Amino acid sequence: MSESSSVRIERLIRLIADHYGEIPWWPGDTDEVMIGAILTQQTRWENVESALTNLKKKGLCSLDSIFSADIREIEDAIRCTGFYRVKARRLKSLATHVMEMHGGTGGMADKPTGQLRHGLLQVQGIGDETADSILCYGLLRTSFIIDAYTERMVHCIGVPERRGALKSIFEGVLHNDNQTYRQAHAHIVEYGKEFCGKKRCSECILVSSNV
DNA sequence: GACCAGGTCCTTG
DNA sequence: CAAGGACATGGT
Repeated sequence: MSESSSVRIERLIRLIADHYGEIPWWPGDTDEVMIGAILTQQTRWENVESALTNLKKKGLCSLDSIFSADIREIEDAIRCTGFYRVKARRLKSLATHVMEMHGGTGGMADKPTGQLRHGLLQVQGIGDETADSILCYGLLRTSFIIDAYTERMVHCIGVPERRGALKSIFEGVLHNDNQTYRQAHAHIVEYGKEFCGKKRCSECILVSSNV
């Protein structure tokens, strides 16, 4: 990675942090965040919220209840998030992984972040972004999340690196602290929703501020 | 009706 | 490795 990429990303982070200030992002207990991390794949958050409400009504908003639930029940509750059959399967796989490898969510608390991440990536349907979302927002670890908005945004200011390299750059630039990571990702998504659609990238404070 | 949303997996070139 | 399709509902 070139040094100018780091420097420019550092400026980008500061700019949107100043722009948005402190914002709440992804509340919920560990199980709810883990479930939400799968449900939000390629899906608007509002739809995820209604699915989480549906799951709660059925008593299915925990990994151990999902572990033993009928998959049809899960599908019914999460249909509004789209891809509901694959996602129900993914939730089952995650629940099985957590139960069998850690004996439940609580068993993850004392294990190192790298080990947890490696384990999560073995689960069918959990890739880098979902794993990091679970680690950062569910388990309060310092593992930075790179999503589509992050990639578009940095490309927009002329930083060419792909997701894998970007994770290293962001983690090198940010203060290594869970709260910092949570806020930085929150800012990026907020900014991305506002300015970085697939087609448009105008009215962009990044460009106009010469980042 | 077309297009897209806080991805991931599988198959091809 | 990069690129393209599948997975699916709901909102603009």
